Amino acid sequence: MRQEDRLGQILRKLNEHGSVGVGVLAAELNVSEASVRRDLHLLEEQQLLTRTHGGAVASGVLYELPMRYRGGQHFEAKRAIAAHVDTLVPADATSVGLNGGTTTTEVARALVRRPHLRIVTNALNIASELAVRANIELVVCGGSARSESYELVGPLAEQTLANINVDVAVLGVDGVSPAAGFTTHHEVEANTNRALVRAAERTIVVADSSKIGRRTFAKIVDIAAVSDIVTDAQVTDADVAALERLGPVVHVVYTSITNAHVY
Amino acid sequence: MRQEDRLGQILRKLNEHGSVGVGVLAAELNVSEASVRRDLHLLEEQQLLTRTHGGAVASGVLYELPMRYRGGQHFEAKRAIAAHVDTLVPADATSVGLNGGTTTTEVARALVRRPHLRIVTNALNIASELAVRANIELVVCGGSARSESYELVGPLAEQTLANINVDVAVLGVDGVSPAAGFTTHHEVEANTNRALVRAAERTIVVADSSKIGRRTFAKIVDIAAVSDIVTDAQVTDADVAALERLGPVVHVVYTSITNAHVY
DNA sequence: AGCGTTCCGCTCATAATCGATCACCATCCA
DNA sequence: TGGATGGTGATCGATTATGAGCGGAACGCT
Repeated sequence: MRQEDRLGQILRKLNEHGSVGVGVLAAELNVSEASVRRDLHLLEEQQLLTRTHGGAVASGVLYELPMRYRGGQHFEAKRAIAAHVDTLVPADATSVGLNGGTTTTEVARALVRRPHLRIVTNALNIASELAVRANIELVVCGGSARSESYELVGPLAEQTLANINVDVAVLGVDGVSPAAGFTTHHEVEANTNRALVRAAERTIVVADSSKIGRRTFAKIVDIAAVSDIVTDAQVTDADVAALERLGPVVHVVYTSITNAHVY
Repeated sequence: MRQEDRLGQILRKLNEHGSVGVGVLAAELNVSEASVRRDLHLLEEQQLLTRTHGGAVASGVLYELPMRYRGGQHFEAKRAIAAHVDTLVPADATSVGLNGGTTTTEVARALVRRPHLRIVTNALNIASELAVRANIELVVCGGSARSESYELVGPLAEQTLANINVDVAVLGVDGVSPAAGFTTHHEVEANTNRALVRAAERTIVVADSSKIGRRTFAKIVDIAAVSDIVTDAQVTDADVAALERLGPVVHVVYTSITNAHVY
């Protein structure tokens, strides 16, 4: 096991149990106690934990570890959804807005292949990935960063978005329900996402099938406010019908496992 | 298998697992480890991943990796400067502003050790590193991203900064000249940096000695506009005297090479 | 407080990995 | 055909990570 994996494992364990022991870690990670101590020292220097005799305890509130650790779920579906969104965005679109999330990150990766595009986003991870692309004109919202979602939210973000217009917004959400509309886990995030929808002429929602029918805490907009919903084939026909009655076109994407070779 | 395909495979694997190992990749792709390293190097240059000893992790990592991977010129000096800036920022400061640059990135890494702090920045790389810290309240400017410096600049950034006040701004610059003031290579960047200085009650400029006496394209502010300049010991006494005559205190930091072993 | 045990930090030797360089081979184009 | 170009694998000195050993500090028990 390599060092960076160990650091992740230690943090994860700390997150679950609140404390860890040097001996236990050494056994679980198959390394010497000396190495465990080195790792703990490394993490302590960054305030990610507090050393104790014989181990370490979590320092402060350690939130759910972001993106990097939950990339795997529904991966193929998200990628297929992203590829389809790429076809929905007109070739002559000049600006696209993206909020945060693993699916929208995949959309960003798909859009990057276009010869030229202006991308507006409030997601830090997307911004970092796109910043080096010469063919992408990247605009980032201001705002406060949420460590859970890597999104920039709050009044500053909304103020930025109020001065911007995009051709298409691609919106990742946590829940899609005919009755409750599009929802997310966090209220401030919902506000910012709503600002993004307002800035867009047309909105495409991306949501893998696990989100369909679910309602989470904060409402972003009604189902009728968007033009398209893209999801994967695990969705039920009844859900599709219920959503389409409210206005948007629902695109169901079939995952073709074989078709790899997409960066 | 062609190189293009390998790059795709590596990125794909990185997305799913968060990290990859050189040996594993070499075996899976049926190429030598030398080629894998070349591929990883290629991808690292595009900021698509971060190299580690024995492999690579997805970029935008959660925590600071062992220091060898943060090479670059004058690295020791930058690190020493950052440590000194940490002592200059009062312990009870509630908010610190940072612009982009390698030195300010080091400052951010030093400040992260404080129990609680609000950090305002227009640098994407700094934002990515700080986003997960529970003890840091991170505020990011809006704006257009410059791929060269990873900074968010332009009217949107300035508008954001106009609504913000910070106790201390730590400003990285490209040139420090008694006659020309603090300068940077890019005009729009200079404007945004000026906005950051305006938002701050007090400004500390960080500049390793290679920048002292140099003047680059666009002026940010006069020497007199800042309270402190932190640089390393390669600076000449004459330069220090000339700068101090204009107002700011010049702190000369001595790099203690021996004092290595900082994890 | 005294004492034994455990744990820590430090140093050193070893093993693994890295970056640079070189020769080799396939492909492309004149 | 023949040179140029670019990718590949191997080699070598240098760097980094690891595990073990040792003196000293912290902890728990009496």
